[in-house]
Amino acid sequence: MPTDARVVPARFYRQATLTVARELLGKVLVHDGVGGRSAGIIVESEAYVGEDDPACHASRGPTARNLPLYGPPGRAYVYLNYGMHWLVNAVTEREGKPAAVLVRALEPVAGLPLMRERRAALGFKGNDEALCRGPGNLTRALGISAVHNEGDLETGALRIEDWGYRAGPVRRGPRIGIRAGTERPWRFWVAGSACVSGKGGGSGG
DNA sequence: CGTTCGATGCACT
DNA sequence: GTGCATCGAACGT
Repeated sequence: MPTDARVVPARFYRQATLTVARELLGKVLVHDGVGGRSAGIIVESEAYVGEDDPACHASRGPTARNLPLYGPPGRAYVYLNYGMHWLVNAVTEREGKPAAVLVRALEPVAGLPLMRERRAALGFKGNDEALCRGPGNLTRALGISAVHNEGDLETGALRIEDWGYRAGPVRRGPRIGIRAGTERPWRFWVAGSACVSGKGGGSGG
């Protein structure tokens, strides 16, 4: 980790969710777990904003699952999707307003052997660029699960830090994998990054 | 290349 | 009982 690394302060998450989604590109998602540190540069994100957003988990009001979305910004919202994939979000804006940024892909920068080990345990045989490509894959690689739900992203074992990386040109388009709300261009990714999932990855510049 | 489809578990109706 | 902010293997071009 570079000497100028610093944790992203809680006030960062109190901005408009689209701003946070855009500005998270280039920041580093870090997990200090039992096996050691694993971390990756955020290269893809999506915004989910309020009960008016049909794709947001809070679109039908507060429930037991989505309650973290209504909590203070700067915490993690982690949940299980399709029965087998943990997805990690950063809660944004303000307490009482359900909004968050889904982290969809990382460029691995620390703990690569640990990531390879975690992915290989489930049969993964791809290259390092694919270790954290996709929201379910990156949580697997970093060892993120329910224990990190509602964790403080500034002080917890799971944090978001600024290691001084600058994201390259950023592209924007419709969100992936949702049924409703596909018309909103609330997905952001680093143009040309080989670690980005779906359309936009690789040559998708 | 492209598309289809099963795995898998929990929240919600 | 249904549907899901996924993934990757198994097909058909």
